[in-house]
Amino acid sequence: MSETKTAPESGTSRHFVSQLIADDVAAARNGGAVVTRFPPEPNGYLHIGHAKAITIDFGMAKEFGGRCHLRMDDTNPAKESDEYVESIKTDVRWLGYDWGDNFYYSANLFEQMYAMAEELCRRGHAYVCELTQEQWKEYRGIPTLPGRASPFRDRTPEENLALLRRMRAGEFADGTLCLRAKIDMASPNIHFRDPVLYRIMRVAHYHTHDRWCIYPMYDFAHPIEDALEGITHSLCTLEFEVHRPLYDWVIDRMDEMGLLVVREGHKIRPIQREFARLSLTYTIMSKRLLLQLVQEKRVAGWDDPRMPTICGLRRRGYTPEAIREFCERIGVSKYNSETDVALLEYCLRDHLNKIAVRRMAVLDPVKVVIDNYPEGQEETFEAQNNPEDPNAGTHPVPFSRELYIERDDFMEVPAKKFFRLAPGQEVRLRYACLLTCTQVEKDDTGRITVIHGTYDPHSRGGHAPDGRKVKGTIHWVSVRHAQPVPVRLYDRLFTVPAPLADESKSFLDFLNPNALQTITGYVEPALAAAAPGERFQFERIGYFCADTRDSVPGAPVFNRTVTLRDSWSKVAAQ
RNA sequence: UGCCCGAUAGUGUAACGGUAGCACAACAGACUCUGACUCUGUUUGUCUAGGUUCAAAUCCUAGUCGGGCAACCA
Repeated sequence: MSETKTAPESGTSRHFVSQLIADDVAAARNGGAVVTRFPPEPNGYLHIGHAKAITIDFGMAKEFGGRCHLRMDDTNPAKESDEYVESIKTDVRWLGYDWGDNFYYSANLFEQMYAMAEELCRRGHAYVCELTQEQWKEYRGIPTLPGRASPFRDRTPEENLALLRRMRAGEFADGTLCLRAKIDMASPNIHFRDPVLYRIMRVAHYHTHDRWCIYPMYDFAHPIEDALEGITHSLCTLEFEVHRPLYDWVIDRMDEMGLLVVREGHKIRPIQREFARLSLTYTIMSKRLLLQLVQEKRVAGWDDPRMPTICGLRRRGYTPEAIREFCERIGVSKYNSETDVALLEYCLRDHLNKIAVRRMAVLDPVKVVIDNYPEGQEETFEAQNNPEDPNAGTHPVPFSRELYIERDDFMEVPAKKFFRLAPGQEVRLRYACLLTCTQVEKDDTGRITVIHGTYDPHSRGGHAPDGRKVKGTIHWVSVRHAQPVPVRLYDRLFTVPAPLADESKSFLDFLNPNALQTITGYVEPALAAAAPGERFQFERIGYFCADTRDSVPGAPVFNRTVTLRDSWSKVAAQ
């Protein structure tokens, strides 16, 4: 059947999930339909790892002309809430994916799941067990040793049915009884040793409220949800691989009961396939640990710009395009990989470079006085909004005798290959003019307080009148026109590439104390009107966005999204 | 000790029995009114051992290393 193998198209290649689906489509399995789903449990905020799954789930549907459902996998009311449901919808939409009318709650299927549980009892595939959890732990055995049968394993279907109904009716205390599948206590796969299907749990569900006191377990619920929604490919992460036989077992039982949906004459039988979850350097991806950071107030909340959550990245200034591009580039495989966060940052810079409007801001100012520029005079220069985009236009920047420049852009004793300002050295003030340093003033501690210089009146706009080469160009802001604004300099949340690698230490030990530094920056007037969420490149520094939470009209607060690449710092470091 | 899965440059990923590519990173250079962007070049790789084959990253066997599985979590 070599003709069913689709050759990679024009240099592009498919990852193994895509190949698998392509084979299914070619073989007209399920009538050639492709329906996927993204099924988060609403018990936390989505993070960059979910973005990978979302990209795969929605991406496969799009690639094969199918659809992707968004489903709240909410079978454990103890941890779930509407707050999370709303955040998930917002984040998936923001990432650019559309589930159309296909939004589901697992909880809406509780009645069907229960009906199937009863049918399992009738058919002798399930029984009500009274073993305590401690007893069961012993009965189940360990991976290397087979388990042994529960004394309740051979109840009659009638007994089981009656007990199950009483469980539902609330006649038993939480945790006293449970419904188990009757499969194989000797299976080398633990998940086949009569797994629990239903537990008693008197917890109000955020969606079904107090209608139920018994709730289905993931292994039972998930295949039912998939089958009833007509999912063809149930894609999930590697840790579910050993659950697959159980997934198939449930699907088989549904098939026997005639519960599989039929679409256009084809019985839809979902299959589960697994891929490696995303792991990123300098980042943790565990929902539990992220929750801990929030609860212990190590960060300001789920949307703290230091967090790898989608809302955190959004607030930091990431674009959905950059995140999607990243997810495309990392590929899909079954290898437990650790992706370098540098790739994410590359995708970010690459997109921001194309769309971010350029502005000048000085974050660590030192004053420059241009002694031959008339006191009281000012003028305006035109600065490009985005050299990468010819249609972006220009904007005016006011200039005067006193300016702020970056302290880093001056060296009293210049290092070799230092092209910026130094005594007797000429530099270009971006878009303005050429400036030569003449002398410096210092305070008692030797710290430079004012730099004096003279400008070339013929270099208007920054062009050398005689065509002489001026190697260095630096940014500046007119002191008189500068707007002081709060600027938050964000950096990696952790100081080491793998904060969880050392099991003898807590990941908290590796929190980066400098992951957030708040300073006052001096920005050009045009920046005062920045709208919340608006993204900029502060020339020669990095990409910033106006914070969506703390900015007020006329008084923006800026978050550093990511720095520009900086090859000088490497040279300077030696 | 049982079962399942995996292993290709520093990182991630392609090659589907027929010349080991690509991207990120690193390094060197060119260009530059952003030491950015862009461009050019360089370094570095098939876990090991057998076997099948004219030919193996690819198929088989064994081993090594890594990950997962013993919640009434998902």
